[in-house]
Amino acid sequence: MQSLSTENYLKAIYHAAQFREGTVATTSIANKIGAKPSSVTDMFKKLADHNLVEYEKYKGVTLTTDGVKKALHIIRKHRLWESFLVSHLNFSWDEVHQVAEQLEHIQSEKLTNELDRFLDYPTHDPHGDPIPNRALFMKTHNKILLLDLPLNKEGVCVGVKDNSSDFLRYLDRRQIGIGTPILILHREEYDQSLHIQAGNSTLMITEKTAENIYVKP
Amino acid sequence: MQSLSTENYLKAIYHAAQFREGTVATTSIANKIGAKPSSVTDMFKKLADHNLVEYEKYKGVTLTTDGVKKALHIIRKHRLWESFLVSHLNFSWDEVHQVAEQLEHIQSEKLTNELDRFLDYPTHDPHGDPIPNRALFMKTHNKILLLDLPLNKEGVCVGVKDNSSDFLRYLDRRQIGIGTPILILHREEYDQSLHIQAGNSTLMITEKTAENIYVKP
DNA sequence: TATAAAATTTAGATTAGCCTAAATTATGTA
DNA sequence: TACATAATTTAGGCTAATCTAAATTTTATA
Ligand SMILES: [Mn+2]
Ligand SMILES: [Mn+2]
Ligand SMILES: [Mn+2]
Ligand SMILES: [Mn+2]
Repeated sequence: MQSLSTENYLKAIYHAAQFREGTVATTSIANKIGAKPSSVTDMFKKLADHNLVEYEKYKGVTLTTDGVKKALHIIRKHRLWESFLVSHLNFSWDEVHQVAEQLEHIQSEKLTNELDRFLDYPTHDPHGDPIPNRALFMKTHNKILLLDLPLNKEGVCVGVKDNSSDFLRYLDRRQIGIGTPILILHREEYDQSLHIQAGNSTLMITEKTAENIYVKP
Repeated sequence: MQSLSTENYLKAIYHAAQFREGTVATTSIANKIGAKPSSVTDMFKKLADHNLVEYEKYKGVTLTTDGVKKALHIIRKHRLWESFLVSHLNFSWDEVHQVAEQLEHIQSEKLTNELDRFLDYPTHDPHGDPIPNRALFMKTHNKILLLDLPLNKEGVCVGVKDNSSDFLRYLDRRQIGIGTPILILHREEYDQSLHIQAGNSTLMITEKTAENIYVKP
């Protein structure tokens, strides 16, 4: 039991569970997957039959230990492939996701582990997200939102919350990327905009942008 | 219209068409794909609807220009991936096929072409089969079966007819691979076995083996 | 807390890709 | 050339994954 669809559901449930405590709701998965809630209900039952989630009618699901393992395994593959595409195939960070969505379903332990070795066991993908290692363990940065960075305290960009191409390309234009040092120079009370120093240039960003960038203080 | 199943049929039809002139028969595809003839008939109709094959009831199919293009594109991806697995991920030539069967279905022009560049535009895969270039053109070696190599005329192994793991591993044990120089020292009339020199060692092979190795004189 | 709104599930249908069994067509051989 | 055999197609079904519409349950709020 590990169809493409099943794997996508497990991953979606895993990611949804990161956002909030408790169970994952039918509609939240329906939105992520792009399916109708009734289809999600069907799949929840199927996953429960295979002991990948615990499901209680009208109450949503939580991943079982097995479910988490499978999800992390897909995420491992997804992020390793994203890393490969950027480091060796000239992809930019806003192009990799769509292809990794396909590559993450390739089934071959040897392929996954050799790719990991070939990339020299990367710990983070091009978006700053942690890559589970072979034992499915990942260490996360203790990152905060740029919005919450104290004034005049330097941080380094270590990730993004919004992974959309639009946002990533916007950051490219502003010359902000993983590793860029950022300092908040001034907070504008009137419209919550921020004057920041990013790398060598100073620029203004909106609150919305600031709450989609992760920094390590 | 380019499901995984469709792509596998196109590839199977393409390969079957190499073997003999004329149309490709229902049962030959059924055997290759591992499906029942009735399922193949269904798919033939579907492919014909999409102008990928010409189909006449009870007469089999031939690929259209579009069908050939799609088939060659899958084959290009298959062989590029096989090359990558061997050259960078420590796969041996008997391990790559199964994984390439999955990877060949990944849809991304950029991925395919960047992989091609990364591998420095290889012309042949690990089994000696030609890799279609970006324009889907491939140049084939003018190879012959080892069986047909004249006595005491040196040839170089450039491919295999049988791609099974068993045969490939057998060749590994005999230290015969792509590039190995081979010379026929003696043909045994009694049982058609051959004494050959392969690389530095002399050894005996059966007729069956000799008709599954391609050499360039 | 009653009730309206939102969320979720159920019922019933559809599609792709496969199957078995039966019918049909083509082929090889006496 | 007749007819047995092989190849192929048709008919009817199945499953996974989806959908819409209707029913049910939960939740939010007046
Ligand atoms: Mn991604
Ligand atoms: Mn990522
Ligand atoms: Mn292959
Ligand atoms: Mn090959």
